[in-house]
Amino acid sequence: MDNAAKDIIVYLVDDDRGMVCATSQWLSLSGLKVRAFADPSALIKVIKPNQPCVVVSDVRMPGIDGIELMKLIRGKDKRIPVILITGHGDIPLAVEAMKLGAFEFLSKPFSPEKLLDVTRQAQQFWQEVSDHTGHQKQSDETMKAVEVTTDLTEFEEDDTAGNLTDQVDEFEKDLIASAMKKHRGVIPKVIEELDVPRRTLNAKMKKYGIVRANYR
Amino acid sequence: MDNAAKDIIVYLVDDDRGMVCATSQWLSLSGLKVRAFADPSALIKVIKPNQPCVVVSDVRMPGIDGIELMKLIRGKDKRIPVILITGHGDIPLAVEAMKLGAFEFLSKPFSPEKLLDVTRQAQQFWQEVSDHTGHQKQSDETMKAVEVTTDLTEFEEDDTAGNLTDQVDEFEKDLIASAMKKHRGVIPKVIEELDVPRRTLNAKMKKYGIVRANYR
DNA sequence: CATAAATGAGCAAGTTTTTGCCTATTTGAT
DNA sequence: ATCAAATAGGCAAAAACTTGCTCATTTATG
Repeated sequence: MDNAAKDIIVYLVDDDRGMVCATSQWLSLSGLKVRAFADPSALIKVIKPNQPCVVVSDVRMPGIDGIELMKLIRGKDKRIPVILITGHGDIPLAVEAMKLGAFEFLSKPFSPEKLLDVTRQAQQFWQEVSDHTGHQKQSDETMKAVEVTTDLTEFEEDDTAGNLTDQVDEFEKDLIASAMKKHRGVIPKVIEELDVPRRTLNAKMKKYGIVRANYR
Repeated sequence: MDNAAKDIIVYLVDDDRGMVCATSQWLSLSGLKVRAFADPSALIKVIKPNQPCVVVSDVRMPGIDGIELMKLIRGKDKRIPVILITGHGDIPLAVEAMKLGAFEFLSKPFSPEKLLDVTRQAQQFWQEVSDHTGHQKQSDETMKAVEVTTDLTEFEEDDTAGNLTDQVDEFEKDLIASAMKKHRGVIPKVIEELDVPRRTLNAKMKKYGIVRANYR
């Protein structure tokens, strides 16, 4: 909204090229300053205290998971809003993230508008912080102030989950995709984790259009 | 732990008889004072401000959903810890609940030990509150104080989800069970919501051991 | 360059699942 | 009591899924 808020840089983290590209483009085209990272550790090196920014990150990445990343970021500056994105329904993870003070926790698929909206709220957050005063150690309290902004109605609406089979398939797809991502597309590892015959995994990947190449 | 904490009553809410019985028994046997409700609205009438208690509730119930219930409870006394239990992977719901300040959000299946542990933490919470002082309007801040108590490691551990098929089946089962609960076991409604042929639903229910009688 | 590991698929027999058509009970409401 | 709606299953043909064998390429690795 304010010029100032819009200038707050958005750090995007996701080892999935496709995701990063699509997302960063969308946000950029919407006028936000975006900087993408495929490697979480790279981001950590860049972040500095007292330097307003917003982090948008996937929760599942080869090295660190979103929770770890969040802890590291909070180590730099507790006020940095972290928006996490998840592919599969890992409730405990979501709950944990919220406890640690994640700004928002989106599950795929979500509309780009939603992400943009949330990201802007996160930027806006810094505005309010600086309004109150420079920078005290108002850790979680400050975060709280903004969260209310998200309106609940949205959730009710797109609850139009759909057909049983579709939901189940979607779940299975995510499960596989998640394992693929976790193991950087190394099939044997995925097979081990999911405990499924190779031929079957092959079939399912084909069925769901999961291409190994995107996870290497 | 302390005698005082142990005496704080635990209100259990779940329209599922089986669930209520099992849970309340477990907690009772562990020495906690438990009072079960099948109807959320009944609980609301019982709760009074400045009267320490802990609420353990399912998120999906015919009339109200867990979120609504939580809002009502917070309307009575913001300090009451609310522990929500969910059957299926509704992340947005979990996130929303945490934002509203849920004390914990457990997803089935969870070990009874886990629930007991969390419930005790919730009771303990009141101890700390009263230590600090009577009752200011320390809304979420106070909650924050305790959450850290939950150790993260647990989540990593029992992440031993298992076999792909099992996970998927578990998901499908929850999906159906959830719909059954939502519609109080009225098959046509479930069929409509899940958009699945009756005969197929029949088959799946049999497969997963879902019995209509338990949802009426 | 040579060898082992990793991939992707075609085949096809063996299983499961899906579902429409029917019939027999139950339940609820009038 | 009576009629419609709701339930439960049996059957069985059709469709979908699973998965071990094999083979042809690609990729690492030393």
